[in-house]
Amino acid sequence: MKKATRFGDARAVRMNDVAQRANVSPMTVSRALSNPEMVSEKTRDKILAAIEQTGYVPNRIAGSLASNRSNTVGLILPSIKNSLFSETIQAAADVLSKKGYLLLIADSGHLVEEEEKLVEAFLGQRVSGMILHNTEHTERTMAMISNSGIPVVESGDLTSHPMDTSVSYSNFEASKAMTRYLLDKGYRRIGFVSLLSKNNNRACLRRDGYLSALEEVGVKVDEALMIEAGSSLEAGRGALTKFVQLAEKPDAIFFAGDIMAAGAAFECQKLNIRIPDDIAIASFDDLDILQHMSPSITSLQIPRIEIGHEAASIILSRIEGQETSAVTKDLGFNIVERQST
Amino acid sequence: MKKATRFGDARAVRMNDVAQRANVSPMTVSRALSNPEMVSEKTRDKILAAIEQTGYVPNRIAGSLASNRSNTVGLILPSIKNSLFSETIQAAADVLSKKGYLLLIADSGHLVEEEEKLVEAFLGQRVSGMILHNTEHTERTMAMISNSGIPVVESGDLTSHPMDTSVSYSNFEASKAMTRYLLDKGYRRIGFVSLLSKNNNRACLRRDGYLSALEEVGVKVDEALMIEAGSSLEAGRGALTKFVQLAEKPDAIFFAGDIMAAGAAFECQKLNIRIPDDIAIASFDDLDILQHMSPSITSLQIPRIEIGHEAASIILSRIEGQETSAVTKDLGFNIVERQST
DNA sequence: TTGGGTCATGATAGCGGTAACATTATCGAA
DNA sequence: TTCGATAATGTTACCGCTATCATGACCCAA
Repeated sequence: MKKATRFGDARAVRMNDVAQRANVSPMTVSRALSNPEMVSEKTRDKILAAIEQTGYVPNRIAGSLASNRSNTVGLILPSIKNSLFSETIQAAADVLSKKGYLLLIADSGHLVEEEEKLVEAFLGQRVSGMILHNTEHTERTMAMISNSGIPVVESGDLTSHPMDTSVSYSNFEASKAMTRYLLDKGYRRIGFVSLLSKNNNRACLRRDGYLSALEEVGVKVDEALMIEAGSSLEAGRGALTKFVQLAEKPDAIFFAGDIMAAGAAFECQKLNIRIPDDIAIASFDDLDILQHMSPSITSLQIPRIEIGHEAASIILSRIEGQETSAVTKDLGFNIVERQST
Repeated sequence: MKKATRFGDARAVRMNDVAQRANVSPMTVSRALSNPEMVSEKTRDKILAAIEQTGYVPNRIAGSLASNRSNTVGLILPSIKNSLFSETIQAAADVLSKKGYLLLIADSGHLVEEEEKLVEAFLGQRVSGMILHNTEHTERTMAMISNSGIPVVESGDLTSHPMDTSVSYSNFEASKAMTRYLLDKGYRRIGFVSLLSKNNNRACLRRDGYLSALEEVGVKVDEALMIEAGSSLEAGRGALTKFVQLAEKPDAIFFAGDIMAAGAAFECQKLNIRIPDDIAIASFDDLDILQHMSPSITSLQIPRIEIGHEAASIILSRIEGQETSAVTKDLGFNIVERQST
């Protein structure tokens, strides 16, 4: 009994109730809410008063079903936990909420199969659009999306075969540019610390960028200088430790992800290794802390906020039918040179 | 025309289409999906085959409307950008998605009026439950929630007057405990760097905890030792700078939020101030980097993952009607003593 | 044989809105 | 005065599912 009285029996106020109280038809209430200018001022006031009195909250579920439109947009990230994404999420949420859209968010754990399930769940919710922070998908994912006809923005990397629209920067080019920068500075034994490449296409692209730069300049690749590590401070320290134990130490290390560079820098402090004199350090993502450390750390600035902002804006204009052509938008990147190189 | 062919005309496959293809009634399809054990194996196979062939994706909007249940839960944060929350979000999302629920997320920007709008929007979506990372609300917010009858978990602080259920730790007690810890260590001039207290109840509670500890021990409060700062590395450096310029410098500083302590530590390195010999440093949130810095920094460990996990679990069990009584769950906190104090 | 239980499936009537069309009131121009 | 345009509102028929009750098939005990 307690249970029965607690939930679900709060018979919600319906549009009909509001209509009766205001002495109009439900349709007029509907119009007063979605197209106020179609309703006379007098009627509108009556209706608004009735809404106020009853505490009516429109049922968007019913509205969506009837109108075949929803006011939700889905966002799938490889990992929510990764704080790098939080600015992107916020930027997207801000843009969307300004237009009355809500953001559904989910986490694929870097697995395309999981992404497939989530895409299906989102389509089940009839989201008006989706943002996928990932450019690799299962066949079925792509089929479902193309079938649904909703606008989709892919992000995380510039892909040559976007399903629809792509908003990002090029991991390959960014990584290559940073490697080139180090080479141009005169470093020749450049260590490369990759993110775990399993299930992570972006990690591979960054590695390829590194290799490509070396090749262009004619520097021979030394396998001993390439290692993989998880994205944590701990892993960064570990990577540094490995490198300094080599017989032929690197003169620079490029950390291709996250906060590993910071971890390495901390370890250097501990081991009394001077940056950049003994070893130079460069990082991929421009985390806030990199510029505050002593020495500050050279890194690639990625337009994280712009990505969220642009992705959401494009989705919106596609939903509203303004923009119809799929585009690929390169938001670029920046090398921020600091004391560590 | 382009527009017309691009979106919205992809007449979706309906349950009816599947039913016809499988030679059963729509109701049987519905059952095959939600209560498979109620349908004979033979029929089920036919139906699943038909679903596969048609690429049917059930319309949850229609389902929710008909069943008066939704599979979404709403989460409102003061700020998504604040990476401290990302672990909480992920934990909640994980728990929910395991049970087929999707997470709607939004950002109030620390404003209760904005929260009110979001709560209304969520209720419009007929979310099955809500998690509010905040314990202060407008009258109308509380009215709407209590009216809706859905389970709500408040978080961010333990409140004595929860609307429903509350899952958190006590900001006051945590702050007080850390201050006590510093006092017990013998520090007497303890600086306090607060988060911006405007629109931020938690910031005030932390300050009160600090004051309460001082009072208990009989240490006189020095206004000059209390400052407010935004939550950034930059602000932390600024705070430190101010403190060391005082005629009577503090012997310890307690940073009541975020990454300010790290910023201060960086600044100390630069100014050659020794931690903890010249000045001790303690921090509120236990960010990863605090333990990796040299010296490592004493901080309060907050159960962020547990909060997300618990909040979502409670919502789920409330939805499913198992748990009906509102509870207040104190997840506690931990002082992690490190080199900086 | 027959009545009543069980299991699988079907028919019907909404859920609470909105699209599309119908209706009525109002008013100026012919 | 009368008609057609325009503005404001109402009527009807769904949107795509599920709750609920009804039906039919089948089996076994009496």
